[in-house]
Amino acid sequence: MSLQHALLGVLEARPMSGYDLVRFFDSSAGWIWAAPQSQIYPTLRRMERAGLIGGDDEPRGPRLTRTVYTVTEKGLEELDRWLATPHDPGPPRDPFLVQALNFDMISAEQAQHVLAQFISEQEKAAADAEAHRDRLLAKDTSLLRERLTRRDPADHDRIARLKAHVFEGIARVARTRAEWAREGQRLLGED
Amino acid sequence: MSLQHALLGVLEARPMSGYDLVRFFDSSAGWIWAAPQSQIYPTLRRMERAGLIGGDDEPRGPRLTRTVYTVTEKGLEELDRWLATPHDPGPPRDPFLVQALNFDMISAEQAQHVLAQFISEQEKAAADAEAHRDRLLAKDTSLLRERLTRRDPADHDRIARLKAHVFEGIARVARTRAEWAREGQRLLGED
DNA sequence: CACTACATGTAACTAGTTACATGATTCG
DNA sequence: CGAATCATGTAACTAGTTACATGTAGTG
Repeated sequence: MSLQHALLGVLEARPMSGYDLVRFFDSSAGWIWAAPQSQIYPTLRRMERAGLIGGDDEPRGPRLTRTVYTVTEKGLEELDRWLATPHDPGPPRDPFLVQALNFDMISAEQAQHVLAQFISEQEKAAADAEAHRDRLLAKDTSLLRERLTRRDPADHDRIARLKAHVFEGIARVARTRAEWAREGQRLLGED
Repeated sequence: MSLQHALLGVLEARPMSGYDLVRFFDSSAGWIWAAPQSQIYPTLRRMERAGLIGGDDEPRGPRLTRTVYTVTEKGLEELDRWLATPHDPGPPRDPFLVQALNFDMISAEQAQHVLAQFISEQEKAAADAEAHRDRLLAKDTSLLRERLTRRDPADHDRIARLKAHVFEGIARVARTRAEWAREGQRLLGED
């Protein structure tokens, strides 16, 4: 149930409506945790029932309202508890590895093609992560700026560096994978 | 539905019973794709209904039988088709990254501890993958040996190297992640 | 007035998890 | 004869996917 904790982490920076969160998880947060609209709305209501967040109905025009959710005391405690606990890594389940393990069953050309796709995906992911890392380092994302308004200014640089480091890690892993795949292409080309 | 393709890939090397597959996916194959017993049995029956595999009942004692599944012609075609197609990467969903992104919300000591756990997990995963890589290079796993009996001996080295390379990649990614986490520990320790 | 963005939902489905259930065979 | 291993299942659940559904408000 990490979606709940991802939502808590975002809402801690800035109270948001379901709609805001949907957009956020379709863009920036989507690099880390993907969640479709149909999952976010019910989850928010479950979290409200559980007392982790509180919904506040704001009028938007005469007939339309948006419900803005804020993390409650209980939600903060839960988030804190979860963040401070080491969790078991999920079971491995990467379809690409299943594919790669069976490259000997298809032609070298076909395998090269699959690897080529993989490489461009990974390079793209790395570039995106690096761009986001730089934006964070420059404190140039709206969520980070809002988050920092409630933090001691002396900590701002440190917080930005910590967040940026996460995307640095994502980028490095993607580059490592791309480099590995290029070696795989060379292996396939041999003899 | 990659479980189906993972099962096809294993059964192509050697026909097996559900029980054999359960044990296999609890050990070696578990590094790549995890699947519990309660998922494997129903999946096998669905695959049989779909004509991808064929079940053969072998007597084991007077009252007990085991059903040994073999990949059918149709199953081979499906596997071949799937292996030769580049697939979109699944949506990112790593709870650890959610945790790391919010390290600024817990104390440096707590974050250090979570990272320390992460590092030893990754080092262990890397060591396991490297060990398996070496076993494959030495053609020292029973499944690989069985698989090779149906391949041209001239290709044996190449096939072993290809499979080993997958585990080399897993190991490198794990080492990259561990190295990244150590940098994170240094970042947390600053100022 | 049409189009886009805002805002919130539901229904039906697949995949995966946790736990329970049952009996046969082999080995020490 | 008791324990481990062989062998196969089911039930109830959570998480996530895909598709559909509905109406409001702002902008050109």
